[in-house]
Amino acid sequence: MTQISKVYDPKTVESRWYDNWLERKAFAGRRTENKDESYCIMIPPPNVTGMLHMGHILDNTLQDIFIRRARLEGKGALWYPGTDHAGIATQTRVEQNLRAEGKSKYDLGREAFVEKVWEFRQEKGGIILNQLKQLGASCDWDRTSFTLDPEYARSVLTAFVKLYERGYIYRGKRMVNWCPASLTALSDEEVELKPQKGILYKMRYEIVERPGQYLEISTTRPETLMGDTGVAVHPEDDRYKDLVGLHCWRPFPKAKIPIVADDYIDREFGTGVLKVTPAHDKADFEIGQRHGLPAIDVFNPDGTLNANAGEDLEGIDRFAGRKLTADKLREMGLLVEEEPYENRVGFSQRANVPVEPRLSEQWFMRYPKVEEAKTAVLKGFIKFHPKRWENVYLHWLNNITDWCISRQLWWGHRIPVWYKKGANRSDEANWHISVDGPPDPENWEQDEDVLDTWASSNLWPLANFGWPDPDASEREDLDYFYPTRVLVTGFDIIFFWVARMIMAGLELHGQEKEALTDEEIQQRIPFRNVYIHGLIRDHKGRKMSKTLGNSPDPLDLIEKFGADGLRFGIVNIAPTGQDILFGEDRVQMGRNFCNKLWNAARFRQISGAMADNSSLESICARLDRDQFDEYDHWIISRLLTSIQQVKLFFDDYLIERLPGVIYEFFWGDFCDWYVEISKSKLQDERLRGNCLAIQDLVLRQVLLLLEPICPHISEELWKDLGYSTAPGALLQDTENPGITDEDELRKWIEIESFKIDAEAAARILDLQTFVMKARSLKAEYGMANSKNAAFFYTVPQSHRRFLKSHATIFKTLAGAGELTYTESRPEGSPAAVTALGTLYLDVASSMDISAEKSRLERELAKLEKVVAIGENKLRNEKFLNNAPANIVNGARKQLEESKGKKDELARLLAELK
RNA sequence: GGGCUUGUAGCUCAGUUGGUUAGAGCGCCACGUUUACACCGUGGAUGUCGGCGGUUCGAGUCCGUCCAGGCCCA
Repeated sequence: MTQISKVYDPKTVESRWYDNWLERKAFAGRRTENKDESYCIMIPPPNVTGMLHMGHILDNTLQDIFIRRARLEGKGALWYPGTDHAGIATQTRVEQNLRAEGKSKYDLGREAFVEKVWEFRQEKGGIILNQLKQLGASCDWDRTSFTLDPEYARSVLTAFVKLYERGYIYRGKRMVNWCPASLTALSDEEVELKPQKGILYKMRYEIVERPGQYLEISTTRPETLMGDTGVAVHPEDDRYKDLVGLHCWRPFPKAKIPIVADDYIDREFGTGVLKVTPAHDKADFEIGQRHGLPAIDVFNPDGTLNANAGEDLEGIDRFAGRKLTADKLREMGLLVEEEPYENRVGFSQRANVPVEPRLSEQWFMRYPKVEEAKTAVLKGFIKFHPKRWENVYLHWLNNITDWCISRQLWWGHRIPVWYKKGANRSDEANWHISVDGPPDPENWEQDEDVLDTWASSNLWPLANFGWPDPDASEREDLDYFYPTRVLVTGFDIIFFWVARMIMAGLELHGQEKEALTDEEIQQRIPFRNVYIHGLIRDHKGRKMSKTLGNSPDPLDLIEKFGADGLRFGIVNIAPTGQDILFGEDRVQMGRNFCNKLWNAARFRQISGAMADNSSLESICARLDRDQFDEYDHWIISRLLTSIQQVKLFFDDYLIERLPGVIYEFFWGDFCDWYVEISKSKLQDERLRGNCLAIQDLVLRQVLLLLEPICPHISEELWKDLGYSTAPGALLQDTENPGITDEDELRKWIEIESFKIDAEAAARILDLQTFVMKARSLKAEYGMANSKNAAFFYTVPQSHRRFLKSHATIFKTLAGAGELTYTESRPEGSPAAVTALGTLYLDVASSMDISAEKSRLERELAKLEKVVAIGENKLRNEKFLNNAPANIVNGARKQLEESKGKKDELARLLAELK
């Protein structure tokens, strides 16, 4: 046991304990006998080259809270860490570095470039995991995994092959979202629609068969007109009915294109005529398919116009091309009108440039087990917290479209498909698809593309446990820990990851099966709970971003306030699934709380010799139940309530409520009242032992409740106050924590006929009010800090003994020298009316009568209102007949009390007149 | 357009199934170094609970509607 220092210094405490935990492998996943006790969390793998930001702090603090609580509860806890290779993000960063050297990836070639990325990963990879250690994250680091580890990669390729063989993966020429900056296809989920201000151009195309007659067409994208292969109108549009089947002239490159009729056309939009550019718009592509219109691609992959656009436009960027084509139309007299127009344009989420719909041959996945994925949530096998996110999940599944899984990148899992050299790649007959490749590789060439990152991270819970062929020890872990208990993540990746993991688990865990029973669904799902938290914004509600510079570096915050303070602060403001407005004052509050805890522990040490604290049993054995007074009953009763509240909040996944409960109990009840009361109790040899035992008990339980949130300081004080069960044992080794249920603790306290008196709380509240009124009187009369103010009281016989027996404590709490019973008001004394009776302050005849009058009048006015409300209520027969008895009785009691106080105030006022 | 969500003190937010005089932290004002803690203590001020209507004996809480924000999906 060491002396607790005067100042709480998070830095030394935190670094010391983290190393200690690591040395003892305190975070190693462990299995218990009973699978029901398994509690596994898979970390949402951060980008391998990423840096810790506030979002990670929140996400990982929450996970750490769950897993540490599970450890304390004796569950089979495992928090599985790792990182994601993050295809586009990582590759882009390395390309940027190369560009700084004046090189491109093509200069290096694929192999050398990938080598370079690995080097980069070697250098930067894992920084983020080390940063998590500073937060105190209790991951089982020995298991740290990476999505491009050879074994993991094998799982990914195996999944591809299996899904292909089962008919879920196919190759097709389709419209995809093309990112001209990253030069790759994207999935629909990676495209973000943003409102954009642009121009709606109205132009006219001459009708071939009717020279001099024109069709007016509205478009926001004139730069694609060179790829127009038709013009479409609604079949029932009387304006154009007679034109269907004719042709019009595409202005340049000049060509005859047919006028077709299609239901898709919106007659109300613009002129009701659509130029059809099958190569550059999803809807146009479908119209083109229906009418046999060719697709002419006028763009290069990087978004510049190509030769199909015509010599004068070739090589020009698409946005410059827009202006130039409009100019050309204007010169030709074909541009009718330009008006400002706002529409929604798809942007590449990663590169933040408008995506280009583009026809290309890609690998797609038809999602497996969609129905089962819905069932899993609808039947409650997987629960979202808060529940409302289930709607978002289900809505997405109900509108699901096939997933483009190939990416034109080099960094990632290369698609395990080989094509016969020189043969037609679109013909399945020329494919070889396997994990290990063809036996005669010289005759084949492998697909150049890699898989979408999410098509590998969706296997995270499976691949990390060795799927599809776990070795013996992995097998045991898979059997025990899968399905994992809870997934903690932000709502922004419900589609990207959560839903896809669920479907992957349902399809791939276990034998291939067409439809699944409920029981099979429950075995195959990757997790049973999804805890969704909000995104962190700055105090003005703006997204945190590098450009705004409003994103604090979490490591600076840890440096300044300590990891525990940061954790406490951030959890405290993490309302369920709402956005979180972050300000530094939140962290300050957490730090302050830690300091308060530190000093309360220090006070305990100073107050008296430490006795045997090594178990709940030994502390409770020191309770002197005969000496229990109201305060003791009250504080233990409050402790039991708080333990129960914490338990319920864990059960309901209301993690953000935990700091509040602990704060309120520990600071508001224990420090502000019980510790203050102790100051007088400790003087009394008879009460001293019991009082210290109660302090020891409360501190112990508070440390246990708090440890998941603030592990470092809890561990430190646990040791300093001697709670370790054996020399050097950690807090988490406690065999009898007494926090999982109030009864678990109660049974150690309530022995034989002794019971904790919950009613004591009400009497303590009255006494607290009495004390506060006394302090208030002192403050009003400028005696706030006098330690020996003299008080008199007039109370009914029924309360006289109660007050008398608490006089000593009253003096301590209120800073009073005397508390004397009196039959009538001492001359010139200001008064306060309480539920227990009337209190007078002796101000040595210096009472300011008019101030006193107005003070009492204010009080009186308040009470008159209360009394009026109460009287009306109790006069109302409907209330008396309909309201439950306890409410009616409560109202009666309150009215009686208020009336008494009111009368007393009136009397006091009359005396002043 | 569909869906979700928010509106309570200057700020950020609690407020359980409707039931005593609506709370906390921060900030503000006053006082203060007393057996831990100034990262502290004591006291104080501040609210048409977004508006309107309804249900009810009773509404911050339930319902309708309107206003103002935010998010997701078309």
